[in-house]
Amino acid sequence: MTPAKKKKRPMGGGAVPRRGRAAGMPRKPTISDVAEVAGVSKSTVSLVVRNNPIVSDGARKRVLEAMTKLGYVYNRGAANLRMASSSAIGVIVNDLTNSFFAELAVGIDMIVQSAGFVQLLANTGESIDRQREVIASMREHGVSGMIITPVHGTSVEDLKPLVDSGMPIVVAVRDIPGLHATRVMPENRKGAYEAGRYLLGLGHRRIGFLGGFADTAVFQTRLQGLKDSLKEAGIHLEDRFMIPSNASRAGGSAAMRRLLQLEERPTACLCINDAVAFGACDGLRSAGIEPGREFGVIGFDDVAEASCAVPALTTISVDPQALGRRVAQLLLRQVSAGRVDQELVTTPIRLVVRESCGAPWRDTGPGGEKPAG
Amino acid sequence: MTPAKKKKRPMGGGAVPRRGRAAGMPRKPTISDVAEVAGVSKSTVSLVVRNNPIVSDGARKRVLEAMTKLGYVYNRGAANLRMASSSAIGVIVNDLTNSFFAELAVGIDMIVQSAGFVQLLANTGESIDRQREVIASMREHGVSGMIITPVHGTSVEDLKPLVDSGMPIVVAVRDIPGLHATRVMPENRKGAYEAGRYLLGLGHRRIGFLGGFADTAVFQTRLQGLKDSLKEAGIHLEDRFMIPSNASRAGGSAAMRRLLQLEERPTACLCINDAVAFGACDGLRSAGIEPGREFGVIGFDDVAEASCAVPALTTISVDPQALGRRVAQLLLRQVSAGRVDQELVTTPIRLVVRESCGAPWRDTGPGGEKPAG
DNA sequence: CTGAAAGCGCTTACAG
DNA sequence: CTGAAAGCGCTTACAG
Repeated sequence: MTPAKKKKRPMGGGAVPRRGRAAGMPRKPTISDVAEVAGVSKSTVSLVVRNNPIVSDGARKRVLEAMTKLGYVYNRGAANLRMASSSAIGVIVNDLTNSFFAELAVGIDMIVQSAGFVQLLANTGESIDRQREVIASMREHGVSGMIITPVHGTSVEDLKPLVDSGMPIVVAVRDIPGLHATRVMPENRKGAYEAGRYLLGLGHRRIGFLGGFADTAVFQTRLQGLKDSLKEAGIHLEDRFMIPSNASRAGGSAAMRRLLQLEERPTACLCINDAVAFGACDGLRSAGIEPGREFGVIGFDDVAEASCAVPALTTISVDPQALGRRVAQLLLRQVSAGRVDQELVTTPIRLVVRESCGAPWRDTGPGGEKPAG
Repeated sequence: MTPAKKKKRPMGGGAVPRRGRAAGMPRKPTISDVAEVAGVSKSTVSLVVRNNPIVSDGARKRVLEAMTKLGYVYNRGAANLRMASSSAIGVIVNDLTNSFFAELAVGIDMIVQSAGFVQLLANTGESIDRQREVIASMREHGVSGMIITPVHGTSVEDLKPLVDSGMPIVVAVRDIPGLHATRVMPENRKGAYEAGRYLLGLGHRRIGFLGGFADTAVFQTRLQGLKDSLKEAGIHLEDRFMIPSNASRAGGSAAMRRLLQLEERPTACLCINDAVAFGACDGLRSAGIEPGREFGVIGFDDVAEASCAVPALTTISVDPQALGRRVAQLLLRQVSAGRVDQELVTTPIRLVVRESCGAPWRDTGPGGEKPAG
C-alpha cells in the first residue's frame, strides 16, 4: 500500500471561489479526501459509497471510518452529471392550498422518497406564466420526470415542447385531451354511478342533476353515470330534473331554486361539483329546507372544500394520497424504463360521507318529506 | 471567424452510457453544440446564457438562434458543480396534509421561486426516521439551505450535525430551544393577549384558561398573555379558572365540565389549542350550552382544523403563507450572505373569527347569560 | 470581445 | 481487488 499522497489541487485556469460557503469554512471533503485518509484510490471510495460488494472488507472499513472522520457528504449532483441521470422528479401543482392537491403531493412524496428520489415541488397558483417558468426551471435542474396538475387553460401546445423533449411526464387530475403523455383522471362515470346507487339505497326515487353545461365532456360523463344507476333501478332521469348552470356556488343556488319550483320535485340531487353543491344547499336553506336532512345533496369534490363548509354534504372524491402514489409509480416506471408512455389511466372514485359539523346525512334515513325537526 | 469545428467527443476512459435517456433519443445539446452551431467558443455561449453584456450583439444573436434551433436546455447541475453553489433549498415539513403547513410551503415557494431557487419539499409525516433520511438526502443533493418544521421529539442533537456543517437553516413553528440556528416562532404571548382583549371587548369579565400543563413553556407564555390583557382591565385571573388538562379533545371536554361546575363560573375561555377548544365545545353542548353563542371559546389554532369542525369557534392563528414568506426570506438572506444566523424571531399572530358553518360568534354580542334561542 | 485550458466531484472501463 | 485517466457540462481567469 503506497502511503497517502498529498494531492496538490492546483488552482489553474479554473480557480474556484467557492461561492456559497462562509469565508472561514473549511472546504467540504470529497471522495479524494476520503481516499487519501483511507489510503485507497478514489475508485475504491466510489465503490464503497455505492455499496459495491467487490471491495475488500478491510478497504471498506477504512473508507467508512475516513468518511465519518471527515464528515463526508456524497455529492449527488456530481454523480448525476457524470451518469447523465438525475435523482429528482418535478411536481407542479396548480394549487397547494387546496387540500386535495396537498394530499396528492404527500402521496407522490411517499413513493418518490422511498424510490430514493427527491421531489422538486412548485406551486403555480393557477398562473399559466408561473407554470411556464417553473417547467423551464425544472428542466434546467435536470429532473428525470415530471408530474403536473395543469392550471386551467393549459393547452396541448403549452406542454408539447416538454413532451417532445422526451421527458417522462404524467398529467394528473385535470385532463389535457390529445396530449401524448400519461394522463391520470378520476373515474367520473363510476363516481356518478355510485352516487346514484347511494341515493337510491336511501330511498330516493326522484333525483336531479345540477350544474355545469351539457357541452362539456365532464358533464356528459357524470350525467351518464347517474343515468346508468337509475336505469338499473328502472328509473328514467327526466330532462326537467337536469338543470345546467355555471359550475359555481351562485350557479348551484339558482339551479336549486329552479329545481324546487318543479311539480313532483326531486328529493335529492347530484351536483357537478362541490361549489354547485354549496350553492344547492344555499338554495335549499333559503327555501327553508335543511340540506342533507331533508334533501339529499351530493357533489363531486372538485374544488375540495366541501368538507368544511357544508355539514351534511355527501361528496364523491378520489383518495388524493392514493392517487398521488399511483401517479408517482406511473412516472417512476417510465423513468426507470427509460421510455415514455402515452396511456390514459383512470382512478377509482369513492363516495365519502363527511362527518363534519352536523349529523351526517346517512344517519337521517331517506328523508325528503320529513318536516324540519 | 474560423469555420465551426467538428468536435470529436472521444469516448475514452469514461464512456458514458447515458442512463436515463430512451435508447433512440438524441443526446441533449450542450453549450459546446451551441458554440459549434453559432460559430463561437463555449465561453461566449456561457456568457450569453448568463446575460453578460460583454458579448457583442452579433455573437449574442447567433448564439440565441443556435440555442432555439437546437432546443438547448441549460444544465444548472453542471453549473452548480463548477460554481460550488446550488440553486435549491430544502423544505422539510412535518405534516403537509395539515393545511397550516401546506400554506406555509406555498408561502415559502413564492419567495424561493422568485429568488430563482427551486424547492426540494419533503414530508416527514411526524416520523423522526424519515426526517433523518430526508435531511441526509437533501444534504447529498446539495441544497444551499434548509427550512424545517421539526417532527415532535426532535432534539438539539438531531439537528446539530447539520448546523455544525455550516448549512444555513431556519427552524419554524416548532421550537427547538438551544439550537444555534434561526428559529421562527409564533408570538404566543401577544396572541393570548389579543384573545383576552377580544373577549373583554365582547363584555366578558370572567374568563377561563383551559388545557395544557403548567410545566410547559407554551402554557406559561399563553397564560401570561391572557393575564396581561386582564390586568389592563383591572381583572385578576383567578386560579380556579385555570384548568390544566391533556391538550386533546377529551382533555378539553373534561376541563370544560370542571369549569362549568364552579360557582360564578366564567362566561368565556381561552384554550391552549384547538383540540382542547373542540373538547370545550363538546363539554358545553353536553351541558346544553351552545358554544360561541352562549359561551365564548377561543383556541390557538395549533392543530389547524378548527375552521372545519367548530362553527362558532374563534381561533388565534398565524397567517401561514406570510409566515412561509418570512421564513424563506430569513433563509435566503443567510444563503446569499454566506453566513449563518442564530436569531430567535417571533411572528405576529392574528385573531381570526372563522365564518364557517354557523353564524360567527362575533355577531352574537357578549352573550353568556342569554338563554338558548 | 473571444478562445483554449483547467477543474468542480463524481463514475467507469481498462490495465495491472 | 485497486489505481490512473478520461470525461459529464459547465465557469472562469488569462492570454490574445
